[in-house]
Amino acid sequence: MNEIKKDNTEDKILKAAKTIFIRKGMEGARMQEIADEAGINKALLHYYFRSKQKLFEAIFVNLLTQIFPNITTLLLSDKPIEEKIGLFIEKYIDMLLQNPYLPAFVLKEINRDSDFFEKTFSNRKIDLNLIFNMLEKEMEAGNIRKMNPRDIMANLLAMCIFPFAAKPMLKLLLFGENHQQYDQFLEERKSTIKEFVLNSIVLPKS
Amino acid sequence: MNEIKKDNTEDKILKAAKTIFIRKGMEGARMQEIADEAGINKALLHYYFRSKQKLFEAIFVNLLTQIFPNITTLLLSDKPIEEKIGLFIEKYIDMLLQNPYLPAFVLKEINRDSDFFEKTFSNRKIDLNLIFNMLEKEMEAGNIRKMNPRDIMANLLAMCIFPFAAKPMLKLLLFGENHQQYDQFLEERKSTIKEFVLNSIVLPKS
DNA sequence: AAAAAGATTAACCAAATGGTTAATTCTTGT
DNA sequence: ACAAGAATTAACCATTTGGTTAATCTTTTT
Repeated sequence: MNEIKKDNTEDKILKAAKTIFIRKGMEGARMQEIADEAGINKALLHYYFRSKQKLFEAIFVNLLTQIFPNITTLLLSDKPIEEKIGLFIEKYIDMLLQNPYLPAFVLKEINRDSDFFEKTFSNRKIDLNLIFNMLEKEMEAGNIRKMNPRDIMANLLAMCIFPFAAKPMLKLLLFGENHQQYDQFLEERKSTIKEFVLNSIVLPKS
Repeated sequence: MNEIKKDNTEDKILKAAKTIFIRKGMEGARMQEIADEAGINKALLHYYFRSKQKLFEAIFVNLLTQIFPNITTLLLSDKPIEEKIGLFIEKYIDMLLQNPYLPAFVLKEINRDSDFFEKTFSNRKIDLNLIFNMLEKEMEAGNIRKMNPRDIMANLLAMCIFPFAAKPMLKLLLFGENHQQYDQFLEERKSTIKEFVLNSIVLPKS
């Protein structure tokens, strides 16, 4: 992706590990496969990262810290709430369209070793309280319906992420044998989710 | 669960395999562990089911055919649409509360070997077209907002299933260190999802 | 009761896999 | 040029694991 660097081995390993781990998961990935993908000897993996677990953690932590914070900030801008939510959905779905394997990978791994996940990310901020406060202020102002802001957040994430994480199943359920339509369906959800949410929570201007 | 049977070995195996497979997944489960859980010798597993794959398929197919059809039928009853959707959500969440590991397990496995999943369940009906027709009729009648019925279905499933599948993450995001509140949150979603959906799609009676 | 068939087990096997080691090649500071 | 340190590799190792086998125990059939 980036220039300047020549052929930094550590980066080659990280890139290869990211590819393989996301495709196969921690348990499904083979060290040999990662070495092959990076074009190096397997022993080098252990030379740079002590163990498979250490290598995996490097990938996983990097991936998660990269995903979360970027998109949530936009919910704290000073745009009107409808626009903020609309933009959030668009950006989030765009990110998922570019990383379609991420949801299944993350769900698999947080459930495989939830202790590690919690230990690693309990400190690492990702504090949604500011967002919850913002939503509650909008409720006080009568701009959106009063409800638990956690439900708004859960529903937003669910509707955005689930169709990617459950793709093989939803594809079959919604379109039967006609698979190809599913990608278009995902693309269109940028607007359909927006409509669905705003219709539910936005109150008419009095 | 059932009486009458004495100590049918095949059932003991199936029950043990179900427990272990759901907890650890196909890749994470060990044949020895299943044998231990069933209180039998490992070779017996291969005596009754030829291979790990065969045993897994028996569990997986049984699990999925059991889950789906029951709950969808109620969407085709002749109750008013609000009530049908409300009941669907309640029943579905109740089922998930009783099988909290199911979503993560199913998502993991359909993504691990989506070909097998598609091959096995493409015939096996689970045809939602009747439900889509029903929803479209309600739209024609002006009872609910016009939209792609597939989005309704996707959103319903997403909002119900995702909080179970992503529990370790959502728990942290929504409640920080105060974990224990999450189960109550899940319970309450029976009513909050209902509100959220109905507010979005039900049109006021003219 | 004897034989045949079925169920169960302990011991074993081959392949896969994460990890190590000792030797070799490459880079760099002097 | 050369020694020291870093990078890289081929070969190896120990463990895990799905699966097999041959023998033993149990049940059914005749």
